[in-house]
Amino acid sequence: MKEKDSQFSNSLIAWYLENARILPWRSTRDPYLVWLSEIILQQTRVDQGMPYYNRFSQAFPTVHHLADASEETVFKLWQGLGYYSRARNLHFTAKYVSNELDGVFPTSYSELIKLKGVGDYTASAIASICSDEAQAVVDGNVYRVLSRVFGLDTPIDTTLGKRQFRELAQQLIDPKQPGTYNQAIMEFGARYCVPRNPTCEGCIFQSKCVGYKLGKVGELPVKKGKTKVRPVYHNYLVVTSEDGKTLLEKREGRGIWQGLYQFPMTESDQPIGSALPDTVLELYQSKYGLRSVIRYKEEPVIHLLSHRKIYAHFWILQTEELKKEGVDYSRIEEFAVPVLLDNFIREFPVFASGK
DNA sequence: AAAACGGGGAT
DNA sequence: ATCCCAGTTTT
Repeated sequence: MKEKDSQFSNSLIAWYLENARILPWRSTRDPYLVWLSEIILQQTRVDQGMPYYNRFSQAFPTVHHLADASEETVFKLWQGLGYYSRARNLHFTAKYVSNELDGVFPTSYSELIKLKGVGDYTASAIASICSDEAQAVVDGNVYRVLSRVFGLDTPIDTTLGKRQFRELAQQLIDPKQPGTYNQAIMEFGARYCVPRNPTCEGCIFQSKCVGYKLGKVGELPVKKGKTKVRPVYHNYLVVTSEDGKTLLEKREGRGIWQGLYQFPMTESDQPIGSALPDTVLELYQSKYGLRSVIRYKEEPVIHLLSHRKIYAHFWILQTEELKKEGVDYSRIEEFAVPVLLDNFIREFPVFASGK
């Protein structure tokens, strides 16, 4: 297998031409739209990303439309998709291409890799699809297919593993149709060579697949690390007022949900107990005139992230008036918020009836 | 090299 | 409960 294995790519492409889904970003070679789809699909399933792609491509048909939008608008459209740094980098890069590159979106790997939010995978995908550049993509699907078919068991979350898989993929790519090859291997991984219980009976690679031959399909690809989930306790101060307003603040600094809005809150690795600290109560009393404080529910809302287990309590602080500092109940939905808060906002009667 | 970064679907 | 997803950036 040192020279070339065009049989692998030929089989893959033949399978793809018969089994490819019709997806909106597959009917264009506009690098802007392909880039948009690739950013949305990073660590995101096609079914989950599809509605977002449709919304974004309709709201921003060109890179100029996206560049001219406010960051608030971009974040609001991105709400619910997660990994919000993607939205910030998306907007940054749109402005860069619009202003510095005269709106001409790059299509070469070497230019694409310089863009914020574009790494090896995304640069390879766009370059291969939009300008037939033979750069092999390596995503989760590619790791799975190659590790099984070729029996490559180097852990994929190591520097060595990444290099070996990238080299193997690069040696397998069809230089005549790199975009089709790249999409074919990803589609095959997503639809056929799935993570758990793949139907190896009838697979086009069954006779060749080393993983199948060794009965190790279920153990491939090999991963080394395991992300540990840390508990964290959130206490949100949901201020209501007699003039129908609440308080929202923007999450600054680095960390989860950077750039999104939230109710004022405390965050700790320990629960705070059954009452808010006196200092907090005194602050709101002196600033807004505190009428009453109640905890919304006894049991915390548990919100799971890939690396956090959030225990959230909501405290309702009734005040006299918030005036200009406050946000009208009816306008809360204009702000991009984490799903945890969106769920609360939609079920909290005071806000729900405000619409 | 390892950790941070979301949310949802599948088993 | 566990794993994983058309990964990238920061530490």
